[in-house]
Parts: sequence; C-alpha cells; structure tokens
Amino acid sequence: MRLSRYFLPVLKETPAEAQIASHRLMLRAGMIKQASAGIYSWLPLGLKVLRNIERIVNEEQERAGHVPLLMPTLQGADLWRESGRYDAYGEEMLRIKDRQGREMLYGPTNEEMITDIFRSYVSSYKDLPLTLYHIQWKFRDEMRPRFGVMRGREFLMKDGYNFDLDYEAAMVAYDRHMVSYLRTYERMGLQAIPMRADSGPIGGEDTHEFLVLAETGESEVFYDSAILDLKLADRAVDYDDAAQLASIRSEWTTPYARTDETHDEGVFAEVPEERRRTSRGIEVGQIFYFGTKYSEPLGAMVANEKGERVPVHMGSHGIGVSRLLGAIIEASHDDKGIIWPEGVTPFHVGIVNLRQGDAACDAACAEIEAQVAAKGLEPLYDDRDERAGAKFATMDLIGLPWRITVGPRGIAAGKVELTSRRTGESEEMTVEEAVTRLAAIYAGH
RNA sequence: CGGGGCGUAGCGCAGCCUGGUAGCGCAUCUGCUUUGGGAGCAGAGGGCCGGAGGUUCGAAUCCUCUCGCCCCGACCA
Repeated sequence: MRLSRYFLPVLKETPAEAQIASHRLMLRAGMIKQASAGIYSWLPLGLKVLRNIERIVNEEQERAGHVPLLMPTLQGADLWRESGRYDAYGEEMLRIKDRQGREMLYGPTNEEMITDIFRSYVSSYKDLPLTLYHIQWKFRDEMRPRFGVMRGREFLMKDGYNFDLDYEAAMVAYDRHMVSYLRTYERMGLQAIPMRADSGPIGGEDTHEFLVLAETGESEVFYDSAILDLKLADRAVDYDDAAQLASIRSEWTTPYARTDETHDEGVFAEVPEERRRTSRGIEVGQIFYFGTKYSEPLGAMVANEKGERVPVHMGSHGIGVSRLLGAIIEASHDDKGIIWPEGVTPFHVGIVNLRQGDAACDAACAEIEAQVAAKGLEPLYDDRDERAGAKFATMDLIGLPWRITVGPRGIAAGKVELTSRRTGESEEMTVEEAVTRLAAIYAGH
C-alpha cells in the first residue's frame, strides 16, 4: 500500500477525551473514530489489526477442533425468558422493540441462542463432544463507557460454547480452551496469565480469567512471578490428548495467580516473598464451566449410552477481540507511539523514502515494495512529499515493527537501512539482504 | 445512577465574569525557499459559537429548557 493512496488520518495533537495510552494512540494513529459513547468506527488501520486478531483467534480455535458458526446480534426476548435471564440481566442489556412491538435485545452474549441451536439438532451422546463458537459484535449498555475500545458498549468478542456428556468430558473441554487461549495470546505477543476468577452474572462453577499485566488495568492482581517464565513456544500440543491438556493446565494454574475478587492473603503468603507480585491487569478473556445451568431450563438433553436423557454439561469461553487492541497497545508502546508485535501488525514493514521525486530513491522504494510483496508480506510505502521528520514520526506513531529507510546517501552506496521500532537499532544493508531478513523475521508469524 | 466539568474552524484552545456580531496554534490550499527526526517566509479558504426558547436596540457572552461528550465514584468483558 502506498500512503498517498491510503486513508490514514493521523493526529498530531491528542484529542481531549483520551485518558489512557491505548485510547490516545488509537485516535492519533487514525485507527478508530468515536461515533457515540462507547461506540466506534474502525478506520482502515484499526480494521486491519482487528482482522489480524480475529484471524489468529479463528486459526487457534479451529486448530483446537472448535467449529465456527455465526449467530445474529439481535435476539428475541423469548429465549431469554426461558432461561430466566431476561429479567435477571438488568439495565446493561439493550432492549429494543420492533415495529410489531416484539421485544428484542442486542445480544450481550449467546448462551441461550447456542443452547437453542444445540437442542434443535443434537440428541445423542454420539454427537459429543462439540464446541461451537463465533466472533460477533456484542452490546452491553455500560453505565460509563471509557478508555476507548477497552471498555466500549459495542465490542467484538469471540464466544464459544462446549457441549459434553458429563463433568469429566466438560473438564477436558475446559483444559482444551485454556491451552488454545494460551497459544492465542502468545501469538499476539502477549503474556496473558490465567487467574482464578469469580463467575459474575454469566454464572459458573469453575472459571479462569486471562489477564494482561498493565498499569492501566481495571483489576488488581496478585501472582507468583514464576508464572511469567511459562511459555508454550513451539511445544507440540495434541488437542486429542486429554492428559497432556490437563498437564499444561495444571502447569499454568499451579503458581498463585488471582484477581482481587478471589485473592486469599493466607494462600498468597505461602509464595516465597521474592516471587510475590502485586500489579494491575486487563482482562482479555475468560473460560467457564457452568454444567447444566442452561441445558436444564432450556431442555438441551441427549441420550447417554444407557438410553437415558440427560442434560448436557456446558461451558462458555470468551476472548475480547476488540478490547485486545487496547490491551496490546497498553502492553507495547512508548512515548512516540505504538509498537505492534509482529503477529498483529497492520503492515509488516514501513518504507520511508527520504527524497521523494529523486529517481534513484523512487526506484529503490518501488523495488523494495515489489520484493517484500513477493515474499507474501505487506509493506506500507510512505511516498508522500513530506520531510524526513514527518515520515519518521508517522511511522513511529502507527507502530510498524520494522522500517526500511531509503535516502540518497545510502542509495549511492547501494544500501538501505533496516530499523527495529522496538529497539530503535538500525543496520545498513542491501535491498536483497533487508528483504531476506524480513522474510526470516516473519517466518514464525 | 450519584457528584463534577465541557460543547466556539478538521484537531487543540482563548474569548463568556464586565453583551456591541469571533480569534490563536496546528492542519488544509497557493507560491517561493528548504529537504536524515513533525521546516521557513508570504498569501488564501474554512465557524448560523451543540440545539430550542427567553431577556435586550443588540446574545458565543445573561436566564430557562434540552441534547451530546468527558472526569471521579458505584458497576462491568
């Protein structure tokens, strides 16, 4: 993409409403525009990152054997009356009447609807286990939306639901979700710590929240620093191997890690003092086991091996897709702007032409653009007639992890400059070397 | 939902107290110069001052109502 043809409305000054780094930077980098309180338009750069996050979530879900579908944003009130949540959910649920006076709602979550789908078609244990998920916009009418996409009213969420014959099978699904979530966050360049949590209004018996450590997090968290050393990295995970899943889950849930809701000073005191940490965290996901809470009232039953009709055991699992943009920026930025992890960056490399209109520089930039694209990578070429400072400032702000700088001095010597956004380190090399280096960097992403 | 604040050009703000028909910086457009970290000079365009009522000869400014947004708290993915 050439910047002169793109739509990237960056702001030099910080809009007054933005309080925290991620909100400020998303507005300045031209990623989002507020439409009304807690509701945003996604501008091209923001949409690219949102789609990248979505893609990673999808890939990891499908890898775990979970099946995608898509349910509507608007739901009828009847199902929610059946589960008893129409009245229980409260003012946070946006209720709407259609022209016939039918009561509708903009879904804050989808347990009822997925259970209805399940009960309509599945009646035998032979069809289990089954996990269905979708990535869809949700609406929760927060009293006080704030912090940009971190706490919007409209938000994009992956929510998945597992259906299993009994408690033991549902626990395998629980472990499978835990592992797939750990992989998902790692691919986004995030360290998300599973913490024992409260079940809240969704209702549940066993639940973990995934927290990203950040100063601006909404929750106070207490943890054993040993958990920071755990990495899945290239570990081969077999999602059909229940014992392996359980062992990974156990590995990540053994070190103490809890939010203030479930924090226990007594247990925390047993952690060696030098490893005891208190911090703040942003919640980016949660997994629940809630048994037959919805299958019983909604009549989601299957026949077991003995021919008895039993309610299925369920769990639900969420990843805050739109909120993750905020969380990633909170965890990865500096005073000049965003620093995208390679896994989610909107463009793989920025090309800065320091002397637009100079034949040699223009030709070199076009060549780099073509070679980068030939490697399957997407460049953003700043071909505007701007001064060096302005181009650098824009690249730093929008946070592409790598930059190739092309100037008349270097070109005369057959060299360009490859710069890391994260470290600021630059190295001179030929165009071919730079392209090869980039291809190697992104090979793992 | 309680408490506080703010709506003036695309963005950031001044003007309001003490009424006289709107201004600054950045951005935008034109020209010249400049060209490795948000350039300089000269010129230009752009605002029914959130909306509605009222007071007044006259309202961005005073009064009433209303809509929107933000902050602190409670709540929440």
